[in-house]
Amino acid sequence: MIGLFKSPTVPPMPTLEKDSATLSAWETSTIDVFIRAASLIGLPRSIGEIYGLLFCSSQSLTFDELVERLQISKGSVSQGLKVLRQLGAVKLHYVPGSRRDHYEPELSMKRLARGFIKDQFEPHMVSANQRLENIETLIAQEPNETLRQHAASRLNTLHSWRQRAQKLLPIIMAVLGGVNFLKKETAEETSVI
Amino acid sequence: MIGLFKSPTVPPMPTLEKDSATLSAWETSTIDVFIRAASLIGLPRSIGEIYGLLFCSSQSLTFDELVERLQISKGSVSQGLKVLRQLGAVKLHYVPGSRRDHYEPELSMKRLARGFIKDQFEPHMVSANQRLENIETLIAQEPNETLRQHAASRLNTLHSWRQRAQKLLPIIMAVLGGVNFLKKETAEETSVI
DNA sequence: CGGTTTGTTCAAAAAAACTTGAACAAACTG
DNA sequence: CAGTTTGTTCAAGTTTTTTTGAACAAACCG
Repeated sequence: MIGLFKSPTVPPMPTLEKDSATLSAWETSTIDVFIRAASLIGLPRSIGEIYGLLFCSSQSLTFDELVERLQISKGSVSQGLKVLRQLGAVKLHYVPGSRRDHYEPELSMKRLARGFIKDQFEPHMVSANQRLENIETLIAQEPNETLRQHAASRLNTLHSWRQRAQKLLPIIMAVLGGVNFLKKETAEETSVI
Repeated sequence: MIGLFKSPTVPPMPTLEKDSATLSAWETSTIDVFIRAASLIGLPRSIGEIYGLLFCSSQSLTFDELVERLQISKGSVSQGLKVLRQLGAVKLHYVPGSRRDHYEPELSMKRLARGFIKDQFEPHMVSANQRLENIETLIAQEPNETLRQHAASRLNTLHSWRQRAQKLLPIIMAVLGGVNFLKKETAEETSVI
């Protein structure tokens, strides 16, 4: 939770210096939107900036261009792109004449969401399951009948919560994919929206 | 994103000291689950601990009991309870003989989710809308026809994303409420699951 | 009232997360 | 090859978030 105990964070705009290719007004504001979105889902500012600039750009951008236009370190760009690749939020775009990597943003909300869920939620779901099983064995060892019953009841609640969270994921994917979610899926896998 | 650039965080168990009423094994493990869940949704560890202990307990607990059993500072408990109240994740439970506040956990997943969404997501949704409108005016000022068109197209994508995210919320609530989501709602508002 | 109990606030300390930049590796190039 | 270009890694520095605890406020109590 960002700024839970402080005044509203999301700090000043990317310091648009006068040198190098600077960002236009709409780009700056759009990147700001992505900085906030990133922080909302727990990703660092730099990742929001990188994805944001790619999102604004009409061409794919190289590593250097990201460093220069955003004025952030190579280290941050390298790390940021690594995470974005892992999430499937950016794609490498091969450019014949060039030895550099060219990046472009994934623009399908469904695929963005799928990447995020796969990478950030599903692992937790799996390990949560193991943890609940472990709790079950601990509860079994409780000698006091009444306490054990209460604990078992709570564990049931946890199981039910996990189960629902699980059920939610495919539904979310369906809605984000623009599927009516009762009707048959249309040819939308390639759609950009 | 917790520990995105570091080794897996979620630090050692609440230091269960030998003094005061200590936590049982299943309580410790259950609290650990909540610590992780909290961190997953961006809440500090202490909040996970507090809610977790309340969740485990069969009676409502007082401020002092939380401080003592969790071995964390009064400040943390005070702040944590404040946030949990705001989220609707804990309720005050009036106890006749006692001057102290007694807390019990909200156990309905639906209400927990509703509180979280209302408090953490909806404000962002609203401000995002304003930001997009602002971007629209910035784009209108772009003199170059081609650039303006491209920018407008991106803005459209953003609008469509926001719209879908919006649509998602009621669906999530429906699923979490245990509603079939096509059939009529049953008397589940008071259910604990 | 003066003392006690109960809980909040907030500045400072501690911990965690993020960024930087210099050293490094890998792959090309002439 | 020796030199360049391109990008990664990681320890150290910076910033942000979280926790602590002492001072404070409010309500009660005798």
